[in-house]
Amino acid sequence: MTLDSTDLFGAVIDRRVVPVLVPMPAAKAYSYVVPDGMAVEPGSIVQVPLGPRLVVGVVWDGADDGMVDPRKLKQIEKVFDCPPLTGDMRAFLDWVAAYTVTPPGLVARMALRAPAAFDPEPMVEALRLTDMRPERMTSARERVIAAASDGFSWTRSGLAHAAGVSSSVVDGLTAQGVFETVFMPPPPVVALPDPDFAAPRLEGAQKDAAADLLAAVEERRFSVSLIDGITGSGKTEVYFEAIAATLRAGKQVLILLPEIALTASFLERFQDRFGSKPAEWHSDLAPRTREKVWRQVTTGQVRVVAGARSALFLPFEDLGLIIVDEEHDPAYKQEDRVFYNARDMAVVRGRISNFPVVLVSATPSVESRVNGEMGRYRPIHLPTRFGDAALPHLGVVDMRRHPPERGGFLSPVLLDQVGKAIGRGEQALLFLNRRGYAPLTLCRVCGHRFQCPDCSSWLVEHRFRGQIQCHHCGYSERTPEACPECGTLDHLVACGPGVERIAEEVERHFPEARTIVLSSDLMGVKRLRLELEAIARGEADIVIGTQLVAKGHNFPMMTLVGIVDADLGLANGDPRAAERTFQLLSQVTGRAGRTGLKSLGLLQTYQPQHPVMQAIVSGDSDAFYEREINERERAALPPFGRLASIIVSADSRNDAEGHARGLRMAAPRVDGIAILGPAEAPLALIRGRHRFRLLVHGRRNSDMQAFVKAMIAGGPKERGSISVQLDIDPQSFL
DNA sequence: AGCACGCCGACT
DNA sequence: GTCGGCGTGCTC
Repeated sequence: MTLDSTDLFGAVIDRRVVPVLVPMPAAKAYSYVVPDGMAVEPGSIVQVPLGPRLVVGVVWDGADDGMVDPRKLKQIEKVFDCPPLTGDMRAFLDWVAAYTVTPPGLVARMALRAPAAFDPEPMVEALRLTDMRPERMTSARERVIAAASDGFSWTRSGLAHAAGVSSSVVDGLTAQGVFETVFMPPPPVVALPDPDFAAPRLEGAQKDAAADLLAAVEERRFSVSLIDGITGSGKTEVYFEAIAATLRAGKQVLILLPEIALTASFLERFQDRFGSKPAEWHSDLAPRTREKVWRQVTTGQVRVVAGARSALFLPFEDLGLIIVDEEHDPAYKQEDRVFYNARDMAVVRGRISNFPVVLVSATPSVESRVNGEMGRYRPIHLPTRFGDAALPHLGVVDMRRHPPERGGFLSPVLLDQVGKAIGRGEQALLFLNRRGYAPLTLCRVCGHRFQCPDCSSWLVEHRFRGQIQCHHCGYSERTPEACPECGTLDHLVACGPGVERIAEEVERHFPEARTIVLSSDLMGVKRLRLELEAIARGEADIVIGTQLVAKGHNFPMMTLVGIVDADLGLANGDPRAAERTFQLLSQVTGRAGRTGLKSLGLLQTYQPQHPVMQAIVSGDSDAFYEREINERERAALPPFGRLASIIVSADSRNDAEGHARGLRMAAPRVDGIAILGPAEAPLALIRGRHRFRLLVHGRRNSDMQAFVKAMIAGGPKERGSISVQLDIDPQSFL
């Protein structure tokens, strides 16, 4: 808008005022004055003064509402030389903000997560051969000149490397005028992918699925396809064809992967098909690389990004396809600051920009499955494995009939199969989704249980490190020798298994075997990649791992997978517990049987009749899904209702339950409230108090939105120790 | 979200 | 007497 104002000489001048989203939890955009001679438009990325500092903001849509005292208005400091956020991108950010009940500035900030990328990358210094030649020629100098004779410009170190000399040789030649310094645009972070580099010949079901998918993708408008295919059925090859088609049409592609830091093998497969790697985007990127990728995505130099959920907020120049691989994976949910599920927001982004979205999973989420059945998503089935990849034979071990020996956790049945597998020179994987040695430690004399002083959950013993740790808030201390309650020495007893304890049991039974424990707390991402490669080369016999062994790495010699405790995670109150267990166990057992060798998966369970076990063992999941869908529909859970979670911070569980009852009274249209233990509260929210999570579900969007907004507005003050944070699970928004 | 201001405990 | 904990409040 234009404001009338008066200058020093009493003349009326125009001040142009625009809304600017600043990275702050304000309900709406702030107003800033555009200085004379500055050109801004909606989407422009700008630097503005905010309180005592300068921040990055985005000029937003609409006119300024003139509600702020004109004397308070400050000027935009500068406009970055960078493509403005497109109208689609702004509409997307607005939508996410409204849907997740998050201040728009915080959502916009996710699109600007690249410290210094907003100005163009500086040109790089390069050397180009001139007509001058050195007075004295040496063989090193000849090699340098020969290498540089291709007519192109070279970087100093690149040229030295290419000629096999040290850079001082190049410097000497430069000093004599043989090279002149020129500036060239910075090199791309990745080479351009070639859609025709190694197009595979697809057969049978894969060919049909690819044709089906291409029909949807080549319409070049919004649709959601759900590729549902068992492990090893060739889902990746199929969606690579959709990527190729999109690249040929000149559009950019985004591939979302859960935990991309662990998926080196995916990048290689992509390179084999397209001749170059996609640009990566995840939290472990080096800041310089991050800036380059951000910049080159906005300018369109990067054509394909493979990224974690945050990549969804990259401001692509011209995005034309999103693939969400392993769409059921809980890692797509962000549970701090802005609460969102990247899978669902990907669908929204496709709808807003009118391009196709492809969801992929061997074990689709119940939501996606229902959306497929209702015709909102287009189901594409890949029912069979191809090549020599036989399915593993899967079975349960009924732990009531085959109990482990005293103090152990592995049944004789499983131990026998481990012995046989390593006896044949093959590998065995034992999966237990529990880090550390034991989940609970107590004193045999007085019954004292080690509990976290900050958040009330049990402290987990980590024997390799000699520590007891809280897995929820990060608290840790050295494992004491004496009971802190009664002072008795050496009477602490570990209850229940963790991977470290399983490793101990394995080593007792197979002292000769090479055993390795893979657990996220024992190694960083880099170290883990190396270990995974070593295992794939056959440098271990028995691998004992937590959840991270489930993610996209293939071990050709792995012919036995043992699930140490298939029941773990079934009884924690989460309405998605069974679904999650089914998905996780399918993924882990899918690690076996990718070779031509006969392979076996065994699930140790006390509930062999449980629908999850039945679905896994039979390989027929339809009955399981049907049951879950009916249950969800009855309880008004997604996708039939809406699910929000509220973190209640209270001094005791009793208080939390009291608050829950209070909330229920306050929200008559909410269908159900479940209280989950401290383990269910997201890590980021725990700050030294007892925290519980309430899962609240209701049938109608508007009811839940109203409820959640009221909770935020009512906030901690009026409700004593309740603090509200939410996590809204999307349902249908199509 | 940052960052400043402001009011009570252990230290040079 | 100051340094520093984090509770409260503000940013166009």
